[in-house]
Amino acid sequence: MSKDILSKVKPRDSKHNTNEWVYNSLCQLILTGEFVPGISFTFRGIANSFGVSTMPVREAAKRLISEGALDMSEKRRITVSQMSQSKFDELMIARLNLEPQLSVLALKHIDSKRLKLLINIDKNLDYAISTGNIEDYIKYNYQFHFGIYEAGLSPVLLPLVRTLWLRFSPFYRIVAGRAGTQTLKDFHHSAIDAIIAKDSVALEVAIHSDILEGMEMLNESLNE
Amino acid sequence: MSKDILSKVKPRDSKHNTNEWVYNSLCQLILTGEFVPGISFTFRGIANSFGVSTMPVREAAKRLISEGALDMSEKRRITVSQMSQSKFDELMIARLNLEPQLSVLALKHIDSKRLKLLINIDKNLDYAISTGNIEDYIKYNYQFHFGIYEAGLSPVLLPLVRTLWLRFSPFYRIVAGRAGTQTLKDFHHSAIDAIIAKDSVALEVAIHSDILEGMEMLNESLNE
DNA sequence: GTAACATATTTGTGATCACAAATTATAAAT
DNA sequence: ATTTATAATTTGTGATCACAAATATGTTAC
Repeated sequence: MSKDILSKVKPRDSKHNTNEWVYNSLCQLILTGEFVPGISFTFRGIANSFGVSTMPVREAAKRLISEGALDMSEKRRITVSQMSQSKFDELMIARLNLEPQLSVLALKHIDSKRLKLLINIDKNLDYAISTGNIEDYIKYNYQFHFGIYEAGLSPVLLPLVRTLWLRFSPFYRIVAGRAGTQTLKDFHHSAIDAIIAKDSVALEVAIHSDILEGMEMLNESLNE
Repeated sequence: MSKDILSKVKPRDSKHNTNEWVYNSLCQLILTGEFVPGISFTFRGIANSFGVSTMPVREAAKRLISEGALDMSEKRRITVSQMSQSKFDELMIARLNLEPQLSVLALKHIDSKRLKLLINIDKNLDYAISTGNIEDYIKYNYQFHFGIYEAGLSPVLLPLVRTLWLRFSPFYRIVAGRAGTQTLKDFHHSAIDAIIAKDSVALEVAIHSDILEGMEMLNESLNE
């Protein structure tokens, strides 16, 4: 792992201790597709990149391993977990069953300020889609979904759903070469409409459809 | 934490390294209700009880903290996470949406040997219910559900559901003083019938009903 | 050139250490 | 007896060390 990882990561915050900083940084790198499946790391290598000892890296990486985002199966090497069809199918099941419910729980906590934020994110998302910028698409898609989900501060479902995203996000990179992102925006718009109307059923449907579409796109790319 | 924890835990296996042994042991203690909400530990205390250094305890406990089973909120003390109504409601949502699906995925992998095992577990469960033995009820109820779930080796849903059980299991102890366990056995029987008939819809309904009933019992106890 | 063997390096694991921050125990004062 | 100030202890965190196992590197033999 190269030294310039630090430039792709939020600077160290005094609010978080070292292992939290490393954990959040690794999450960010995974969620933005910076960690491509296949490349492998070592504790010492990551530690050198962050300029810390192996100790906080061990805690952060071990946590991500237990969350299924990283793997240490291959002897003494840490890698982004490989995807399989059964993993993918189960991720789909979990997302379809949890995220619509989570968005309904969050709906009542979405105030006008957050709504404005979501509309703005969606605008950026539309632009990323129209220009085919997959990196921005990944980033704003994440921000849009969790902009909704985080409104409710759900103590159980929110962390659960976060681990699901850690598992499939690295594979968005595979979609980069394809031009199938044009049809995705409708569901975000109908989600916003549902939030404005405070219509929980419509929001549930919109999130459900969005997941279905996005995951189907991923599935096609995985099987090519 | 007292030294006699070792007697309540599986002896160390050469297949697992130290931190896995500690993690599995802590899981067992949590799932069997040995760790009651409220009591608090320290890394060094647990390490002394297990006769190991703080290192593997840190890894095991930190993992359980990230899984929501343990808490370190109160300054420098590790405790079994407190339950709240919103946590409970979300656990219910997650269980009802994941476990029936997980059992359907597992159904096709349940062979006659496993079916016999489930029937035997259910017999022990019936006896525990009739004698009001809450400890055995907790143990065999876990074995019954995961006896089904584990058949499919689901790489995503199974670990996810395990973390849900880690979160609510400690609170079964609160039910100990009540006599409301008599009505639970029917759903296990209908689950077994569904497995024999290879009827996935019936299995889904049985698991759903069982969760609903068990969690409702827990919810009443939490609110008394 | 290639396979077989020996050597050197790197790896994760578990233990230990240093240390600041927090907790608890002790003593003093009213 | 209760509060307040001070000292002693304990805590999690991050760094470092020892070590066996695994990997990589070099060397020899055919």
